[in-house]
Amino acid sequence: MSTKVFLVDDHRLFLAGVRSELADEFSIVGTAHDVDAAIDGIRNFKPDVVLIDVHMPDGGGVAVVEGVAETNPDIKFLALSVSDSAEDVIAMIRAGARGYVTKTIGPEELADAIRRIHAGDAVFSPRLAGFVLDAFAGAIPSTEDPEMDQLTVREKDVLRLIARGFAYKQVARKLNISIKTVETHVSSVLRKLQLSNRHELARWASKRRIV
Amino acid sequence: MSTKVFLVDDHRLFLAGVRSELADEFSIVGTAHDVDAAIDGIRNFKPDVVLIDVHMPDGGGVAVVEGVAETNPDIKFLALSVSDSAEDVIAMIRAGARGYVTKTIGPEELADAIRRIHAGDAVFSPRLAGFVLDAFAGAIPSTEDPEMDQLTVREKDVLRLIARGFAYKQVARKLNISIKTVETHVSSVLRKLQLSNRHELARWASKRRIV
DNA sequence: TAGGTGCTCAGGGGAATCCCCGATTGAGGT
DNA sequence: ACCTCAATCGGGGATTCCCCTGAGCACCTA
Repeated sequence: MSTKVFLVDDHRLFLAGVRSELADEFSIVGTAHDVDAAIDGIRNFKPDVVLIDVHMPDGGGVAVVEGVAETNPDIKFLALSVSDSAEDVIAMIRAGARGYVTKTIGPEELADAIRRIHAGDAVFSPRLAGFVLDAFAGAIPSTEDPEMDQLTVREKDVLRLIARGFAYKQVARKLNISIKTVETHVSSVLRKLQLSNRHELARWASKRRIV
Repeated sequence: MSTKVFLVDDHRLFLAGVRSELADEFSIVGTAHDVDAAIDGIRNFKPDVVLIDVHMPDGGGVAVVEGVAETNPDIKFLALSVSDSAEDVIAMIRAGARGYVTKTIGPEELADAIRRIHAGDAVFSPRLAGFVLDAFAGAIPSTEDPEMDQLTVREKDVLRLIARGFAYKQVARKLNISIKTVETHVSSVLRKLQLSNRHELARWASKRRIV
């Protein structure tokens, strides 16, 4: 029995193109071009793999994945998008997608990606894998905080080390300055961020993943 | 100029084998067979890619990656292991590795993996990618920390509040106990977890998402 | 030239933290 | 009955943290 695939895309022409390309190898059990129809269709036909567009009205691919994943956790999602931005990729992975490829992909590669997704692997366009790992390792400072702009370079240096749990003495040695200077910087940071002690500061930093 | 590669493995024969296989295409700038030598060597030779064994005495690959990543964030790590367990994979990725392949890999595939790592991609043995995504999506409640098991119920209560940045006085009031009792609990926690102060404790907790 | 800002450092004081010593109570196991 | 351990509390001391005032130096701008 061939792999059952469900297609979701709000561009009907693109939908038709993908369908004709994949129809030989896979069993296309259904298609949808909006979020609600996609959720209903997927729940009805219980495909093995869902090929889903990221950008759609009413929530996009994320809404579909989240809507279906709870009731049918065994269905695999492969995101298909024109965007290769880190935000989109990470949002889809967080929602539960097992792969993410851009629409520049060729038909054979797409077929191969679907096969691998169905087999349990994860598939990414080469450049995208890095985003996922960076986010996972917490390497992405995510959104730039306007809060941080009011801090000077040196204050941010101190902030980072304080957030890592170093004592003033250790911070001083690492930055080659005196403890008193560290105290001055910490006081400035606390005042600017309206915090009252280094514990709140550490918590503030960990929330923003400044580590 | 060919890609500079540094090899780390405590099995010297395996090290020699990899070296001879890769020497044609890559510039092997150094090797090491224990954690300390690896950190020193990598800092000295500043390779583009480090091929690192996961299982070694004194902390294993994780210790090496963490030891180097702070000072040399541009160095890429490719983990190479006999193990394909989710714990090992996730630990390495968390530490900062950009790829993870098992030692069953062939020489050509290994060379290709190194090329891709150097280019900025992420490389995984097919089956392993799923682990990373599951962990990222939060599907895995992570591994229950054996570290936490040695703590009593009350100690965990205190730990949580300390991690949130509360002062001893505030913790005492919240738990309806005296400051001295809080001190006792904190001291026990610090001793059991081998930490030296509440700042490190907060950092320890935030890494494990105990918030 | 004058003013503003960032970075550096110091003294002093009060609060908080951390560790050492000790203690009592109660629950659970041998 | 005895022992262990979790949980509770205390004294005292060394250290760290946080704030306050004050100050010198470098740089940039008006």
